[in-house]
Amino acid sequence: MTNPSLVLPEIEKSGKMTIQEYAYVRLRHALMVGSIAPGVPVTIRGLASAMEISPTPVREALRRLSSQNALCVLENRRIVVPPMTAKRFHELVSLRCAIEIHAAERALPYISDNIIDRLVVIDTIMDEAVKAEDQITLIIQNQLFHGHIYRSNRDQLSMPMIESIWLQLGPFMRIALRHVGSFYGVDRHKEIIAALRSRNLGDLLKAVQADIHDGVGWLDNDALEKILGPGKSGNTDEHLAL
Amino acid sequence: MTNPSLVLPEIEKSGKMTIQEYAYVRLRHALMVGSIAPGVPVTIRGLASAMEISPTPVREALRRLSSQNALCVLENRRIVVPPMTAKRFHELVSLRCAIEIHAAERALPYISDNIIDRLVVIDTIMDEAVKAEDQITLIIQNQLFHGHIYRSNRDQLSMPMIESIWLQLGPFMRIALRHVGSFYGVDRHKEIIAALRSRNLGDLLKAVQADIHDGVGWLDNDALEKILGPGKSGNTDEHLAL
DNA sequence: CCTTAAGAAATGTGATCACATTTCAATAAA
DNA sequence: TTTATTGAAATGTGATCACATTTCTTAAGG
Repeated sequence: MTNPSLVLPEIEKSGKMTIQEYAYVRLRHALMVGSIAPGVPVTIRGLASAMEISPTPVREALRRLSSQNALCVLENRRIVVPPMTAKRFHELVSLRCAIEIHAAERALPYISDNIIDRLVVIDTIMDEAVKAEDQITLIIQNQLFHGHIYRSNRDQLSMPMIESIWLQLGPFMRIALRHVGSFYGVDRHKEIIAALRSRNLGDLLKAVQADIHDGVGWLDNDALEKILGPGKSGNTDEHLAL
Repeated sequence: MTNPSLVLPEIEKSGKMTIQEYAYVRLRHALMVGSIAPGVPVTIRGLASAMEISPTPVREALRRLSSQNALCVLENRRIVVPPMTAKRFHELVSLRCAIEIHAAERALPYISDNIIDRLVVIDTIMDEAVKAEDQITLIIQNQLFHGHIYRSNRDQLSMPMIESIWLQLGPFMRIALRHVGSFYGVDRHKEIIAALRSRNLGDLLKAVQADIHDGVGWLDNDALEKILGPGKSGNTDEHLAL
């Protein structure tokens, strides 16, 4: 039978949406908020019956997610959520910094007051989510916050890559959050907003970098090893065990 | 009937390769070397019959390429090679610089003498390709050159993104090359190799940036507008007409 | 108790079919 | 000549089926 432990959060299904896109969006969201843990086997038929659709659109959705490195196709052709390692985690964060700094710099000339107003609204929502300890809202709104900035540059081409990184970080962050109470002790978003208001490039890039770092910075090497390698704690290449 | 103008260069078909992967690799290669021009309609059945396979694996291959932004899914669900614009081109080059500089920096600690030797061999092949005006070999070997450096860091995660950019640049470069005799007047690869030999980070990043810039730098705004907008030359947003 | 072997179940893959929509082309009207 | 219109062809989509491979389970043997 199908895997009963596989829960896919419902999503709004737009009318014009193809079933393949529905499957993609739903799976994507599930990965983004960490509903599917690393190591859990992801089967075509399992997902198909879970979403009550045929295998065909699921296969296409899985190909899309695999191409974004949100899923990993093994040699046996089985598909899994890629296990996290300490090295991979650091590469991910470093790459996220590099690309988002680039995106922020390219977006700054297009930042309007309307956009800043919207960012303030998102930031307020996030403040409330912090109090309510609503981590899923936190993840989603944080991505909206950053995406809203970078997408101001309408010719920007980095968003797909940034989203790919978010997708790779997602499944792990959810688990990491279980080991720590919360995150975002310092609110760097207000610094980002201030830098945008003054149109100060240097401040903006510093704030973005600080925000990304703070979002994962509480995961020092010790914490990482504790989460990643319950067995052999010395090996940072250990796969993430559940 | 199928589109007879659609020529897909043959590729070597490994034994363990699934048909879907074969379709993906072949299409990918065709895009990379510019065999499929922007604006050309890419149909599932057309590709399937061109490659003498069924539509199913073609669909999956197209999803993969769309996810890498090598193809573009229109609202009519039709798939096309994304048209180039001047702005998009500049964003692409800028993004390529940002990511490849990051990748180079992260790769430097892993560069061994063996790797440098291999780079020298590739560079030699490229020198010969320049003389022979073999542009396809030039494109392929240039990618091998850069990829060999970045992949030295075995935990690196930026290659898929770099390849995505190459894939987006590919179809356009082929057309641009028709308007210019050749490229690579100055050989920045030797500067890259020298920087790698001395393990000098600053020199390496400068050389990489210069190489990327030189690879497209001869396309100044005038040349771009000439290629992109044969009609309204003033509008840099014009789509690339064939 | 552990290992091994065989049968059963599950899985990925690719082809084919049906259906709705879109695109194209030929014809008719202005 | 140009513009509508109408029927045919083409196209994307999703479901289903068959087949080969893999994985899991069960039972026998040590």
